[in-house]
Amino acid sequence: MTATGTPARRPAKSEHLRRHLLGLLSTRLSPHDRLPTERSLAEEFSLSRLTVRRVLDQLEQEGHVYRVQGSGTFVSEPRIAKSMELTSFSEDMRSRGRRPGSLHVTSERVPAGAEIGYALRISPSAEVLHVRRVRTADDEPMCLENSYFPSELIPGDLVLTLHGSLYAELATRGITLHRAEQTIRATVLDPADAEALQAPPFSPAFLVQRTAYDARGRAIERGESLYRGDRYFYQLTIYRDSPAATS
Amino acid sequence: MTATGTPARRPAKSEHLRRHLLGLLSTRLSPHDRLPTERSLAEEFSLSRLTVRRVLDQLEQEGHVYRVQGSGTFVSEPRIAKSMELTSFSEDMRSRGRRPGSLHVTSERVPAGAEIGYALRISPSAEVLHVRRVRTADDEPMCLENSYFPSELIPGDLVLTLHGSLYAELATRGITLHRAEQTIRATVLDPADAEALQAPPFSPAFLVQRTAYDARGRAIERGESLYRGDRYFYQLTIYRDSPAATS
DNA sequence: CGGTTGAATTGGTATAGCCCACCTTCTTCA
DNA sequence: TGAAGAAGGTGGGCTATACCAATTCAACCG
Repeated sequence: MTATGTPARRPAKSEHLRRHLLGLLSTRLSPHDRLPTERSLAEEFSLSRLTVRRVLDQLEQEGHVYRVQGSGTFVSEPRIAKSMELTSFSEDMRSRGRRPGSLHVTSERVPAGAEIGYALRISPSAEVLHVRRVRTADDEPMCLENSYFPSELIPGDLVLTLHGSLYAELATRGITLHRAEQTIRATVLDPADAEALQAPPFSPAFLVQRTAYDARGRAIERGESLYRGDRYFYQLTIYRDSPAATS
Repeated sequence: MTATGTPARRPAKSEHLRRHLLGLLSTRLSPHDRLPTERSLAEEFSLSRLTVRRVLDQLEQEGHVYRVQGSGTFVSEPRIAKSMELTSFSEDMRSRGRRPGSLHVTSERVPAGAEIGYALRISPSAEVLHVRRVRTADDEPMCLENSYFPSELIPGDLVLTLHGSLYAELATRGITLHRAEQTIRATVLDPADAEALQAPPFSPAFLVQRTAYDARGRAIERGESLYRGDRYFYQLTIYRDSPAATS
């Protein structure tokens, strides 16, 4: 369901039902309220029950509803803290009510080298675009970021727009990130990084190493971000694997 | 699909196909290999195409395969680092090849108080089970953990087994965790905590605050863990929300 | 009044078949 | 030789029907 690849899609009759239910969920219904039965929804919307079930399958997978056999379909408790998911720094900050920005932006095209090449699964001699930025929230330095992209993904004339979201730039080129692997370490700032972040030396910090992939598993970005521990904290929501997935 | 609530389930004819495909994925097939078409699988396994599609839907959702309309179904690139998902400390350590354990276990039943009561959505005067442990990996102190559970979830005669996994204990009572919200902060160890962890004072550390919920959204656990930053790092895989989920 | 039974209701699995949108490949024609 | 077009195969969406399994609840009986 809900293929993640192609951008534009079919009209899909079931979309009416989906929007109707999402409307109910956000306004009229409360957690643990019972939704109409599958059979009644099918009749009301002139759909087959199987189509109704596909819509409910997706809502269940997204965590909006849960189902109890023999009893009914119910509204889930809302997710309280939004997972940071694959949000970029920009989206992350905006969702916290802060204004994202960048300082000291530099970008250059360099050979990948061993580590970056390995992470991006390209030759160490292949060219990558290296972007270095100090990310700010409400003009306060928050994070020191080094990102590497396979060079051909980003044409050369666009490296000047890097004060905004690189992920948004990628999205306009049809590149959608699907998955990211992150390693997060607790550390303290060495004097050089402390100065770049205008923070006290040896104060707490996060070191986040990330590799991001598209839906086909191609590595798109390798990056390293150093966050000020006194200003930033990580918030995330973790979901269990579906039980069958372990077999 | 694949409801996450109940433990035992139906025999399900489609399970044969699922196991067959998972077998192919783990042995004979490589990333980006093409799977048999839906129609041929339906014939081979004497299933309807819709049933085949349900199985493939799930495999796609789990990230094992991806589909291209008009072309076929293909094997995804493998997930390299396993997300730590909802694994407990014990599972987390074992997956890293280390032997989990506990030191200085204490447990007592106390009133929840304002903060814990709020997090667990129960009355501040309701009784909770407070478990305090120093978690170890290969007998080295790794993490200082304080967990709180609604008292009625864990009968009194079992608090002595707390050297192992509390989540495993909960699972035997039919309580399955479905979702956890975590806040991770970078900090340094104060002298008292440093001594409990046998670590140098003011060395880097993670402070992880967690609330865990079951499939119905009931709060099951509130906990606070202080990890040694010199020995522990966070590894996680993040997946994008399905595109439709944002509407 | 309390426990048991059983029918009605609800979600879970499955079948067979239809048309559409998209991709690939082969054929045809300039 | 190369480009345009046609044909066939693939996944995507939908219908109509049937039976299974778990839950619920009212009727019944002790």
